[in-house]
This record gives sequence, structure tokens and C-alpha cells, in this order.
Amino acid sequence: MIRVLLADDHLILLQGIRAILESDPGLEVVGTAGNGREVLEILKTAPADVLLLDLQMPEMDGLETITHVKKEYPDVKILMLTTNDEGSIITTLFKSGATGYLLKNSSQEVLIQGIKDAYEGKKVLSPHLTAKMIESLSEKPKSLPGLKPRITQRELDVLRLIARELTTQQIADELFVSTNTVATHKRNLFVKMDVTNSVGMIRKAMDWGLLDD
Amino acid sequence: MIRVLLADDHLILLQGIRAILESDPGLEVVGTAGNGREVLEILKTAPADVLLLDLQMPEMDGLETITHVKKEYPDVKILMLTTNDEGSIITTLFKSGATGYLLKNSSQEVLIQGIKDAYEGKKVLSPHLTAKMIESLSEKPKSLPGLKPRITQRELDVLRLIARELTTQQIADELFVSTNTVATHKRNLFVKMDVTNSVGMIRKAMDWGLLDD
DNA sequence: ATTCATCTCACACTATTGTGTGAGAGAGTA
DNA sequence: TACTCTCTCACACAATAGTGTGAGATGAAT
Repeated sequence: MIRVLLADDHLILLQGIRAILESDPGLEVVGTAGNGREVLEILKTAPADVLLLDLQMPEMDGLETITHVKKEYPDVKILMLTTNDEGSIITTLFKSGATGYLLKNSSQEVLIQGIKDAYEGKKVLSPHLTAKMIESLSEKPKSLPGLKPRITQRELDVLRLIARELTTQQIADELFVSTNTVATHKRNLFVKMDVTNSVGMIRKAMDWGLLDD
Repeated sequence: MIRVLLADDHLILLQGIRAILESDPGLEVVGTAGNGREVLEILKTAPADVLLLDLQMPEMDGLETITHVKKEYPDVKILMLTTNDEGSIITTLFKSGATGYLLKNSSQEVLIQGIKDAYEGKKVLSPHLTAKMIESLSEKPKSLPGLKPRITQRELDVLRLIARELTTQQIADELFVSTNTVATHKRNLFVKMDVTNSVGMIRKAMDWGLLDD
């Protein structure tokens, strides 16, 4: 028996989905919520295995809700439910801990199967949305018009320490060089990466995957 | 006739794949390269539709090659080819402009079909890798141990302008408030987000998806 | 009606960053 | 050998960032 919690701010849709889910003997709807805050309230007394969550809700939206739920109930599987196919948000949702992503107009079968898959720990994402997601990733290069320059090892060292919020002095201590040297490396990085300060540098570094370690 | 360019630093594999591809009448191998630099050389004289690219190569690796090729030949479809299933790099590859991602031990059919799909502009990713990719996205939350605090609208305004490398003075001008006000917002953001400077703030903001607009 | 959150601003400092310029040492390469 | 790249450091200065403290105005919520 998989315990399911529904969250959506549209009552009609809430009831419709509930009806669909209850038609399956393996599923039990333990509650319904109209926003994220209610979800957290309900979870206190009614543990659920799978949370069907609308993306757009008042008070506390889907994204914020995911973070809270995952923090307090890490084992709950979260399936996002949405009408639109806004690809750009999908990656963010997964990063935050979502287990899957379904369209609201999914068929009854897809919906039920999705919940069961999620319950078993599988990632749920319709093929159509997979393509969307990849596109949203590859669309980004708007922010990388410039070619990634050659960054030397030492510059990379400095870059990563900057990313860790160290000051120039601290970086110098860490690398056993003078602050002047560190300053020079930063200066060179600014020119190479075509930015004006550390903030811009770290942004590009993240976009370029320089900090993924 | 789809023109294919192969790039891999292993000669044996290069020849093996070549043999497979040439068995299909719809494909033509226009060249083979041992590293990224060679790829760029070959493309100058032998235009290709699809580039089959190994991830690990000497001289100029796959990722760097993608960027260069996409810059000079935006229409070339790039299919990554790799043995390992290192999920974390997949997203970076797509961001850089890769069209798809195939395992080297893919069957002959998958390989050929993948090339044809890519040629038609479809995104190619084996279902197995889709799951990998999603996992790599959701694994990240290592970096978000803290709960995302409530950021006010005004703070978000300031945050985003900081991300655009504006100085406090410029932000103040942009928002028609005094620099003191901007400084206060920053101060409050630092405390809320538990960071010590703008660099750390922008990093978290990116992780939290605060800048995806 | 009072509390609370948000946004606003001031003033006075200190700390850090970023810039301009010049230069030497060592490794590797043409 | 001459050249290029990388890493190193100095010195001086201007520009920004960041901190500590206090406070008024507004609007929404209880």
C-alpha cells in the first residue's frame, strides 16, 4: 500500500486525481493540500511515501516545498505535477531533490505507474520531457558566447579558493606565495575570462564547470 | 548521405566504429581524428554533419573540442562517445552544445540510429544514461545543507545586479536608492545566506536557482 | 492596536579588492 | 639560442566592499 499525499491549489484537479488514484487498490491517498505549508502540516501526522506536488502554488510554491520536505522527510519521494512544459525549471527541481516530473494531462496509467516507479526509487520523467530538459541545458550557452580560455593549474587553484570565500591574504597563505602573486593570478584571470570582478569570475567558472570537484 | 567525422585516441576503436558505420549505405565517414586539434583541422577541408567524439583525448579533450567546434561550425551535431558512465559530466556536455551521449559498447544498431537521430536534430541519450544524469543532478544537494532562507523581492533585485558585476554604487543608481540601502540589503543577504562575501552569495544563489532568468 | 517584516537611509571606519607597471626565474619549445 | 608560457614578487594607489550601530516609514497581519 503506497501512501500518497496530493498538493495542488486547484480543488477540481485535486479531486480528479484523487479519484483516479483511489481506483487503484495499491494506492492510498492520505491527504490533500492546497499549498506547501499545508503539506508540511499534514506530513506531521500522516506519513506519506509519495508526494504529488504542483509546481505553482500560493503561499509556498513547489520548489520551496521540495526543499523543506526533503529536509524533514528525506525518504518521501516527490513527483512534480505540472501543466506547462517549462523545461528550464526541471533541472532545478531535480537538484532540489525531486524524484520525477509528470504532466498533469498524463493518462491515468502513466500517473499510477509513475507513482509506483517513484516509490521504488526510480527516476520518473516522460521521454518528451527528457528532450525538453536537455534542450534547456543546451540553450543556456547564451551565457557562454566567449570561448573558454586556457586556465593554468595555478590559476585554477586560486580560482577555487576564491570560490570558497577566502580573501587574497588567506589564499596566499594557503598556497605559500605572496599576496602579490595571488593578485596577479586574479588579474590575469579577469582578463582571460573577460570579467571585472570575482563575482563574475565565479559565475563563469560555474557555468564552465570549473568548480565541479 | 550523412557525413560523419570520428574522433578517438584509440586506433582500434576508431577502425571498429568506422567499419560499423560504413556498413550502412546512408553514412559516410569523412575522416578520423586522434584529438580535438585534428578534428578542427579536418573540418576545415572536410565538412561533416555529425561528429562522433570521444570524451577523453590528449591535446584537446572532448569538452574543449565541443566548444571550439560549436563556435566555428554551429550546425555540426556532436555525439559524445564514452565508455564510462560518469553522470556528472553529462550535464556539462549538454550545456556546451553536445547533441547526444552514447556508450562505446552500444550495439551497432543503437550507434547508427543515434547518428541518424542526431542528424535530424533529435537529442540522443540512452534511457540508462537519463537516469544517471538525473541522479547526478539530485546528488548535488551536498552543497545545500542549509535550508534556503526567505529572500525578499528587493534583496533579490540587489542579488541579481551583483551577479551582473555591478558595483554597489551602480546598483544604487539602478534601483534609485542610496548606496547605504544597497549595502544594508547585501549585509542582510550575507547573514541570511550564511556567507561572508558576494562571491559566496552568488555561488549559493546559482545553486538555489535564484538567477535562472 | 501592536507586532512584524520590509525597505529605507546615515555615518564612520576598516578591510579587501582591483589596477598599473615592471621584472626575474625556470621549463619547454621552435 | 631565442622565444613563449607560467609562476613568482614588488610597490603604490584608487576604488569598492564590508561592518557596526541606530533609526524612521509603511503596510500587512494578529
